[in-house]
Amino acid sequence: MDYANEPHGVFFLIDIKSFYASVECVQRHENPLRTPLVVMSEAANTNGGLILATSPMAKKLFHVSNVSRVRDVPEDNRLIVVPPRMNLYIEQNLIINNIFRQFVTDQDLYPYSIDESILDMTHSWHLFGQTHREAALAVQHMVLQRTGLYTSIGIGETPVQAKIALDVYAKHDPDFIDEMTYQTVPKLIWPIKDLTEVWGIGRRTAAHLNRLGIYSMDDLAHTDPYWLKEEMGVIGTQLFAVAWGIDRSKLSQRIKVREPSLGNSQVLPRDYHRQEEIELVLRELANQVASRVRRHGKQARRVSLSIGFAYAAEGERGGFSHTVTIPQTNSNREIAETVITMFRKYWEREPVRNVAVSCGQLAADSGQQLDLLDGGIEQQIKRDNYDRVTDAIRQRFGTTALVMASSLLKGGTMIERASLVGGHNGGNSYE
DNA sequence: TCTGGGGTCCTAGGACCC
DNA sequence: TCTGGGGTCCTAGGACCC
Repeated sequence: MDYANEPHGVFFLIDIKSFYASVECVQRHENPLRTPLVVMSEAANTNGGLILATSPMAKKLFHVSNVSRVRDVPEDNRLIVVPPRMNLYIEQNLIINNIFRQFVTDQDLYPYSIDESILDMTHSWHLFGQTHREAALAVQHMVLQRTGLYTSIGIGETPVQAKIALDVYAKHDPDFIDEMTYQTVPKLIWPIKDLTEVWGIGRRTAAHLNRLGIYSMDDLAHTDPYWLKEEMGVIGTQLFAVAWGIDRSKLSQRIKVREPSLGNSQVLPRDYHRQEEIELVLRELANQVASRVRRHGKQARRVSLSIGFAYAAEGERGGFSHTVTIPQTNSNREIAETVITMFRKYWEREPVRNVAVSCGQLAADSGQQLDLLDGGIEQQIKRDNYDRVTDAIRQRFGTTALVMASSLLKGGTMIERASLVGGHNGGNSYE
């Protein structure tokens, strides 16, 4: 493989170790690496509790892993169990990214998730040390000094090398740093046997690769890429590139999303059978999504509904999803009615456990599209103002300040979920 | 994993047009 | 008409990520 024409940069992929759990440790003036703590969400539909984050010591002493259930958490008063405070984590994320701005310009900083960022250090690493590792230590040091949080850093000549260095190797390094180059790809990527450890390969894709006789990254790297493309489409080509540490995508282009969307979903606390109950939740979800669309200053042209059924027998349909295009809007009523119409069209009385509503084709809010046939202009303006006022009140005083009367009916989940951020407790004092 | 939630991307196949 | 074939657009569903 000739790497001469491939991009050669210096990328740092940085994640905060056990982010939520570590933040909670620091808040309690405890060291994140030495304190056994888990963050557990107790939303109504998590059947008693879902573990969102586990500190390294909790993993080591009590063998608790992320996304395990409350039944797997041992009764032991050395283990600290706390509810999530999502708003606090978002705040910390902003602080940490501001620290990263001491090391790269804005254009070279790519926040990737709530606890991971990519830094293109190609042009700046030499300002912070003689080696890449020294520069990484400098970043870690500053984050630790200012926030009390520990970071892991994967370094690579491409983002995908940095990502694999982080995911597979950094946690085993005494400094939580690992570096990969094109040269060390055969030593670091090819021995990987559990394909799901590799970014982009999940359970299903790993099984697919196994069916093709590929059981390691070594196998993958030495497969005919054209055959792989025939078997798996462009994913096959991409995976072959990953096996060689190649990543030609420009991060600056990657952040341009082709089709941004806004949506909310939830697993219901039990199976819902009655149409009124299901539709009540759908209206709440639709209003929640519409509100977010307005807050973004957008209007939606497409509305999608996904319904997941209670577990069905093998071979039966597990749910459905449909999308419609409508005249652009961000009104609660129009989006909710669209959702309900779709639901009635496709639902055949199956028990429902999973519901999702999302809005796509978001365009700038150009003001109202008045429809003379729809109840008169005055009434529409009134409705629009009502939506805006309720948004403003909710933003200032919390979502529970105003709740549709229907949410008080059996089946409504909005009140319970009102204080959640990302489905978890936001931790605001007024809620 | 008998159910967390919010996202993006890819693809097969149908609809439609010429 | 018991009618060809290619191109484009759209959508449902699947897969993955954190």
